[in-house]
Amino acid sequence: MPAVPELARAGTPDRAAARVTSRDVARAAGVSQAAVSLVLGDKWRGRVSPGKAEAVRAAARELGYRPNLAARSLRTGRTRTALLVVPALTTEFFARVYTGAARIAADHDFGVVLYPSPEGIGPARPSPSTTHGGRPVRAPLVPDPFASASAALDGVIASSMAADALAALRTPGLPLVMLDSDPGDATASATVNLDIADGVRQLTAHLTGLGHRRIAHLAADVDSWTFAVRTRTLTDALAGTPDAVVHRVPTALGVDAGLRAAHTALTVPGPRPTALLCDDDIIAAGACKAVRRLGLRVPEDVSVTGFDDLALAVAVEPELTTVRLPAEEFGEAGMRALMAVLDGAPTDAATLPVALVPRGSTAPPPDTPHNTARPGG
Amino acid sequence: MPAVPELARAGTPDRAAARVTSRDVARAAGVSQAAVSLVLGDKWRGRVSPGKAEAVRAAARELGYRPNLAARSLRTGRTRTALLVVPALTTEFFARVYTGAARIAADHDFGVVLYPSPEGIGPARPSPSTTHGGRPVRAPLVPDPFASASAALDGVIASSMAADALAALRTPGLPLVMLDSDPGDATASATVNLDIADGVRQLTAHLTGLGHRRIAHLAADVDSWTFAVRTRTLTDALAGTPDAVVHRVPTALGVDAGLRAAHTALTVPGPRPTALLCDDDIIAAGACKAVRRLGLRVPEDVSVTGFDDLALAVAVEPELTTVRLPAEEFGEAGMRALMAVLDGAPTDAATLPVALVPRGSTAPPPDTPHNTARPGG
DNA sequence: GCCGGGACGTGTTACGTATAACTTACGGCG
DNA sequence: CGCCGTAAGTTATACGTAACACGTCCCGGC
Repeated sequence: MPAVPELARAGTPDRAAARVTSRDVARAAGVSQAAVSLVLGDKWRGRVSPGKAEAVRAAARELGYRPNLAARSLRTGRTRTALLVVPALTTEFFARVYTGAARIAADHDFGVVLYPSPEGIGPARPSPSTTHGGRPVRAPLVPDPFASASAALDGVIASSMAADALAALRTPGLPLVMLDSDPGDATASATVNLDIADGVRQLTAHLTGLGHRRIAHLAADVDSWTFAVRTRTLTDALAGTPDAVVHRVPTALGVDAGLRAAHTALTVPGPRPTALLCDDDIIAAGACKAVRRLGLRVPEDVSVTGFDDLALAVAVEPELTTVRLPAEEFGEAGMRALMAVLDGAPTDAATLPVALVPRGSTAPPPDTPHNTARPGG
Repeated sequence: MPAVPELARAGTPDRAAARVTSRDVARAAGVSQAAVSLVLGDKWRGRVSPGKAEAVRAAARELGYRPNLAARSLRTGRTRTALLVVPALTTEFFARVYTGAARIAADHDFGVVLYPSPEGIGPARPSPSTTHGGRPVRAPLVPDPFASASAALDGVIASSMAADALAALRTPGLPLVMLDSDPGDATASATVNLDIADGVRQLTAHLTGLGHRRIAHLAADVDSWTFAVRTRTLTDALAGTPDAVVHRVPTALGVDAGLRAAHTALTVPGPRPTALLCDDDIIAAGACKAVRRLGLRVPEDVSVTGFDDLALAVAVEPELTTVRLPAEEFGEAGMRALMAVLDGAPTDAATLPVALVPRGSTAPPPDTPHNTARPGG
């Protein structure tokens, strides 16, 4: 009846508020502990009378009972906890992946523990012992790997990892869902991918349609499938436009790195590229700065495109033409796949569509008649 | 001896790779299970001979033993897991807070579970039962609050919550560390704050020093201490400059909202403000867009300032003058405070310094002799 | 020569839950 | 009337760990 029952029984000031167990509830309701477990576990149809069931529920409510998760996990062998391994959480993209995954997890009464690699995208290489339990352990503190815990996880979702890092994550008996990883390289319980290749195709069609023929690709110099597929697809996508040339400029991640790479791309000897195809929005933002520092304009002199469609894409001016990756849906799909695996579903793979978002950072190249080609729509 | 012992004993293909327990290790090492627990728990000095201790460690390594976390938690009553409650993870700021907190947690062999409020900053109001166990539970799915779990958490860190949400988080027996919350309103186990007030003072000194007298404050319309203190301090900080006027324009969060609020601030009847003091960098980015859409320039016609110093601050042009909030250190300090509380330390409070970062988005106001006043440094 | 105490271990128990196995009552049916 | 199936419960057990309480031996001091 009282809204805050905890305060009513705050009579034990010594330690942690005298935990109330299922046995306490049983005593209060005049039944056995087993009956309490059955009722609260919703397995009582035909085992406990409706009247007693209601009494149990009332007693539990009254006492403020909450089941002890550790005991439950010990008994059932399930923890209702998933580990999400992401290269870096401070990247908006992965924060949104987490948000989507956490939403689905909540629907299934699952918790999500994060393992953000301290090294960032690419070199992430957690050892199995490290990831078990989701408790990253500093090497100096715990000399022996087995000192870290296990049996704390029901499954793992790994996003955008390098192939060898993925192999290290593989643990016998622990379902592994791979997000945005090479579909062919490892045996995962399930796979979810973004249709990056289609995004690249849409992007190149957009640029060549505007008339661009000299394109610099600011390629993230990171060992990750999601970036590898950009580079690979780009050459294929431009095969239909024989006079198009693409110049690959490797770059680190970040605004500054993008700025430097764009500077390189725009000042290299030979005819200047008219478009900078950047591997993500942040690199693209840096590229825009480089263009302006060289006294050029976006998009009149140089077109710039991004990838991801982060909040940043509409914060800069001009707003970035980019490929929208459905980050939340990505996380949702990953967690849904894990739930399916835990329910015994067979291994399967899904691919999520992406969409080109044309904005102000792309335009026909300079000194080109506007009717050379028709933009897509 | 083998690098990947799990693969060597993958002979049971049926279920989850036949867990190896401390009893298995004991059998292999020829000792009792108690001895294994003592050795691996590093409590064996004078209880187990060095030779047997080494044998136990070898056996554990050989078998790939990892302690069962659920059983350990059930026995010890500790879970080595902390809950971090943040308004929204997709905000870079809170992602960085998490990163800092997770780093310290790892040093103490703690895990971190997140509770991102689905509603975003402000209206976050998790009930105690919801937050217990870090498993957000949808109301429709689980009708009774006690169906969610407890005993899964050793402590809670709550960041930038509204006062009533904080009150709801308070749970007897569960340590609560408050981050960036009203220091006076609730009894927390510990408190860590950013010196937001000082940041506002530095910002206003910077602006008035440049000669600005008409300032619009784009104030986040969100019930959170960190924003409330900005508004409160601003009037105090301008008290020393009698001819300064500040016009408060409430705004939601986000680029678009900032754009609209800035438009309002700049087109309201009367003399136009020469500076827009924005409650965070994202609002400031929107404000810059509004300035340019009105045919004005940043910073020549209108100065714009942000708050937080996100990656976005240097991605836009001009780069934002802002107040750098040490997000990672903030999370670190919060987790350190929780660890101290768990070690029995008394309640205490800390305040982290912030720093003005002058960049290109501020300049003396137009039609003002540059020597009206001296900028700070 | 006896005794106290440290080194070295082991047996046992309890943590709180879920569930298999068992018991009893009772109504319907052959 | 005997039997069985189902409802309505209870009793008992095991999950894997940490740690308490209890032994035994040996050595050194008086």
